[in-house]
Amino acid sequence: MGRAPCCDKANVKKGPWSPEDDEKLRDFIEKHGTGGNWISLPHKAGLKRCGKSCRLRWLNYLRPNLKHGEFSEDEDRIICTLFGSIGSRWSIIASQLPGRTDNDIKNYWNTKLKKKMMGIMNPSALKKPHQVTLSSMLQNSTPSTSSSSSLSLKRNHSSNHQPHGPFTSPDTISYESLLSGNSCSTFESLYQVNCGFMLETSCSSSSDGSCNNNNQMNHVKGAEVGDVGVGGFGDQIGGLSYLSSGVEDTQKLVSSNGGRTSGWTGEESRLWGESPLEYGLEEIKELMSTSSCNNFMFDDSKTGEMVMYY
DNA sequence: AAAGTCCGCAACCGCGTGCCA
DNA sequence: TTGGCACGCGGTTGCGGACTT
Repeated sequence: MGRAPCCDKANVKKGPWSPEDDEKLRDFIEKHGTGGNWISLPHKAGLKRCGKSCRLRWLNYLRPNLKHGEFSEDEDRIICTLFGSIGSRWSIIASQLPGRTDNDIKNYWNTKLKKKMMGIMNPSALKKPHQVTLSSMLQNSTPSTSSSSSLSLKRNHSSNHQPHGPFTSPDTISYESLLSGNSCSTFESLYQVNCGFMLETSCSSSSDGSCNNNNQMNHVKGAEVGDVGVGGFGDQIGGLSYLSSGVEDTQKLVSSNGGRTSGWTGEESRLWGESPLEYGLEEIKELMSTSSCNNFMFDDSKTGEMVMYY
């Protein structure tokens, strides 16, 4: 037994929206709002459309301040980073990209970004789950080039969360980072604390368009195992106050300080904007714990090896 | 120039969840 | 407490334009 239809399918128009339909919907919402009820809206607005269709059309196309056109490199990077940590939670990713809708980002990922990422990664590495031990990464490391990225691992001996696995010397390896492209600008990406280490990714552009990545596992004061930070303190991700929900949604304001347990510095407040993330630390931690596509470091208690999953 | 194929995007579908009576 | 309803989300589909042969 299926679910009851949300509208009378026989009497609703389907398919592409005409300019007249758009005009009716826009006019109605500008004058009356959604009234908190999308199901009854089309009738009130004189539209022969399903309420869900109206909602989608408004959110994805008609509402003000939507961005159309090319995604910037910074947007690419944010999408890749968040996708790598929380997976296809498009609405969450969209909440970090002003003017972009979840549908936009989903389409963009499926049509372009995914291919771009596949081109960066070794195709054989796409099998899931895929693990790379630090030892193998060290063994397979190649000399740095202008476009390769590096992962450096720094022990923090004061941490209570020491990794079990041995790091061979030197503690710096080269690899084609999931997060690296041949184009990026200054960026600090999502990081996660494991075993007293925090993986921080940053990259900076060279004049020739190459990307220099600096991935560092640093212990962060006050951070605990599993703590997660989104974004960073680079100005590309400053002002994370954008909320992508419908115009009349109750827009959540929850506190987040980038995964740290300490307070904001003045600089961070400036860069992140006064309005906090839509999703709080605990929510993102929960999301990551349930995500099937984390790409972060864990210590394997069986082998005592630090393992990167992606 | 025509036919076939590919690709991107808008829209649809159905499920999960939260709210309310 | 429970059942119904509406919303939001993510996966999927289908159309139309671009590209290739």
